[in-house]
Amino acid sequence: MLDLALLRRDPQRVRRSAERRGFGAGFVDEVVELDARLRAAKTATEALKAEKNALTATIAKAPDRAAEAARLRPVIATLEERIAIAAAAVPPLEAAIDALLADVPNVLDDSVPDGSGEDDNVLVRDSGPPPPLGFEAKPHWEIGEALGILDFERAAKLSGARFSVLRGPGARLSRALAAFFLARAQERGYVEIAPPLLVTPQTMWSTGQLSKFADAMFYDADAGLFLIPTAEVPLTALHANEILPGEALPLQYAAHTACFRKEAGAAGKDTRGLIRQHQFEKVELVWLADPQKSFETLERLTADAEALLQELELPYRVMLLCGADVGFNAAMSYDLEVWLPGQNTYREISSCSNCTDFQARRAQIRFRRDPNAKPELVHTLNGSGLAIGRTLVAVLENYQQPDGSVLVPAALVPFAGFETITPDGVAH
RNA sequence: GGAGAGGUGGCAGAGCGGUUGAAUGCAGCGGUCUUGAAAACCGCCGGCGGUGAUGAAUCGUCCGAGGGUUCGAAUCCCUCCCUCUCCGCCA
Repeated sequence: MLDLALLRRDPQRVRRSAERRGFGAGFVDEVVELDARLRAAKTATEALKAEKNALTATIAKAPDRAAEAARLRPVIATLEERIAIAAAAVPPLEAAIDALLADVPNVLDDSVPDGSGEDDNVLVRDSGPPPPLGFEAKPHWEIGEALGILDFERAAKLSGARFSVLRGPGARLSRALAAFFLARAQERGYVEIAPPLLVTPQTMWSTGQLSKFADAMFYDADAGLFLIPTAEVPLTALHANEILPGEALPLQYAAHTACFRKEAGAAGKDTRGLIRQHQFEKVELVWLADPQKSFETLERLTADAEALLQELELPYRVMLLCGADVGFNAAMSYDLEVWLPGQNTYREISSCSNCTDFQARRAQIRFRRDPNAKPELVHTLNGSGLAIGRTLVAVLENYQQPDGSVLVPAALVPFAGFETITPDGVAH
């Protein structure tokens, strides 16, 4: 949620950000106007209420309360009618402002480059040109099915399209990735959390998933609970409605969870393989940071995710997202893209974002810089460290051998407990 | 799912329907004292919003949430949520 005060103070900045996102800026003038009317209505209402409260107090102080009450009742009744009329103007104005603001994305940071789509994202750095395999690269689904460690047919039998079954060494490798990611996260100061995977609409709202993305999520109307599309939701909202002591910051959380997405708008896209599933696993990294340090924190978070790719020796690049590509909640984002030789392309494996105070305002996550200071909103950041399914894809495609076997990255061996999957699908 | 108890400020814990935004204690902050610290003593010490200069001041609002009764509700009534205890069920 945008800061109304910012909108009042610097509408030009909000307008420019919206335009750079390709989001209409018409809401700015509308909100500013509604806000002025809202404050006028509130001031009027509150003046009348103050009048009424003063009369009530005189009753309380009168020697004969009953007599005084009887005397003032008609006056108060008149006031009450005027209060009701004045107050009636407030909720519609609030609702109108909320409705306008609910779908407005965060204000972009000035350092975000202009652009109209992912082709305008800016390459920040990469791990060098991907080393050639020296033979015809196969896509991961062919590798995995040949080894008997990926089974999409049986997954479809069980659950329909966009599900997968991992078997034997495939399942073990996936579990090893999770353990590896969590171990590194812990070494870098993240506290591991095992959160609920089902959360309330309120929680979804607080981290910006509602109401814009409602149709992309699994929801049980009966229970009134959403399946999380990412652990960003419970991790970020963990301290909702809290005022943290200043020395508690920064807070770093990591969670390995399943994530659930309908991918409603993705029909026909990435229909093969593990890239786009209704259910996938991910280790998510979240920071609650001092607002003055959130942009350096974004560099740190990105480096933490990047280090995982380096250690796995997977070719990757870091992209700074352009204005049109930055997500709803974020002010600035880096995408980590891993090289997939089977598809001859880079694919997103982590998106690291500084959401500034946008989620914190919705979730009311605050802190006191000093014990007597006014509460301030924290800044929230999130990124995958990393997406497990997509990392498995990258390992299969980058570590495939001419004979159909797959090597396990050295860093992963201690977690997997094996070094290779031979062409017969056996782990050694 | 059934029965009972309870939800008040950072914590603990009071609160006859009427200057109660809320006693008291602890914690925190500022100060006195001290070479320093502790102790003692004094003062301050909730959130949100409006007016105002992001100051002083002032007003409104909030005692789990939402309604209701009343001139007036933390205090009475209704609904919901949550927590705890016991029983049942269960991975």
